[in-house]
Amino acid sequence: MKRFVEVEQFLKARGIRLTGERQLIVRRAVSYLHFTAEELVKDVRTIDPTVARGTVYRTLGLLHRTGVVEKHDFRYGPPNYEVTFAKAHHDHLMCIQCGEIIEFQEPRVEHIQEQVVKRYGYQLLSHTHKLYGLCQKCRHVNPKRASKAPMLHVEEIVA
Amino acid sequence: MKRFVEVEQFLKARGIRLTGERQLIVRRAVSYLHFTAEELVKDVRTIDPTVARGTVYRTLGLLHRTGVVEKHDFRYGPPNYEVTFAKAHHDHLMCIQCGEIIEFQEPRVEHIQEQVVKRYGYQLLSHTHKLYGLCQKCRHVNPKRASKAPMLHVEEIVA
DNA sequence: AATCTAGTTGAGACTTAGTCTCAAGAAAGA
DNA sequence: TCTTTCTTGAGACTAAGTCTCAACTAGATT
Ligand SMILES: [Zn+2]
Ligand SMILES: [Zn+2]
Ligand SMILES: [Zn+2]
Ligand SMILES: [Zn+2]
Repeated sequence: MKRFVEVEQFLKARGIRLTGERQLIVRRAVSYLHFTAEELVKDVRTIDPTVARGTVYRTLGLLHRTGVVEKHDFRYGPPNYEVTFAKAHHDHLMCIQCGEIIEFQEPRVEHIQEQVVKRYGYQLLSHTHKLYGLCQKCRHVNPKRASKAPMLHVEEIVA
Repeated sequence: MKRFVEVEQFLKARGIRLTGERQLIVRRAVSYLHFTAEELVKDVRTIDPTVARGTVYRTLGLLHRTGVVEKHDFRYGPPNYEVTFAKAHHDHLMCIQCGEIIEFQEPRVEHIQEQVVKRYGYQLLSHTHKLYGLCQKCRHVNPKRASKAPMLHVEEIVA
């Protein structure tokens, strides 16, 4: 079954009104792996130019609150969204040079997290675990940095 | 030795011009555990109201590039900064209700991360690992929206 | 089908956080 | 001192997102 249908059923089951705008937004959103709010606004408008920016943001907020999408901050630019509905949990490894994103799973880390929150008497609700580095390709190319340079370790700057 | 002196020596040793504004900004910054750029602007201006917003942002950028401060996105509101110069690496656990931030260390996770990046042929440069949940107090309180918790002064936390 | 009503929308003003430009000022070096 | 280079203040500007409200609509009720 198409992913957007599952999402729509989920929303329906939660008593959330399924408007034409929301259907369009959900259908465009599931077509991406990661996207920004403004990218989604633009995309949705190529299909229906009358959809207001506010509607896209409100719908994204709705999807986020209901757990259908996750919000990622990959440090560079505005937050990225990802439709994680009915998708296994994973964390991210990103190349700071070319932007490649790898999704990884590490049950050992998930387990240790539980120990950490218990240690402090917390109830864990969510988490993010992001690794930043250079992929094999980018490691061997000219280390010239882009204008919006990522933070480098002190040793690298001195060198 | 005062922490701001160490930071200033570090900047000096790197040939970075130590202006009066930068000294003031560094001294105010080290007095916090976590702070936002706008909070720092306000704070600095209570001492010298003529310091321009741009100067604070530029200096924060400088401190970030040189590894003196780290930038955190705790999801709610603008990014938080933290002076991590000469401070042991740690990750963060945050209460989404009251904004309390706990710093934790987990060598086991640090080790697993290395295995992950190796698995994909990456070179690890940095990472963030953030756990979100409810602290013991907030767990038993009527759920409300995540607040913009006030930043805490180091002295207040010690007290 | 017609009606009802609470939830949703478009439009655009507004806000917040941050960037950029540039003339003037200040630091370090000769 | 003079010179060069870097830094600053001021404020215009931008990007991203929020808010308001009259008009509209989905879904429920009749
Ligand atoms: Zn995880
Ligand atoms: Zn790469
Ligand atoms: Zn860590
Ligand atoms: Zn709390």
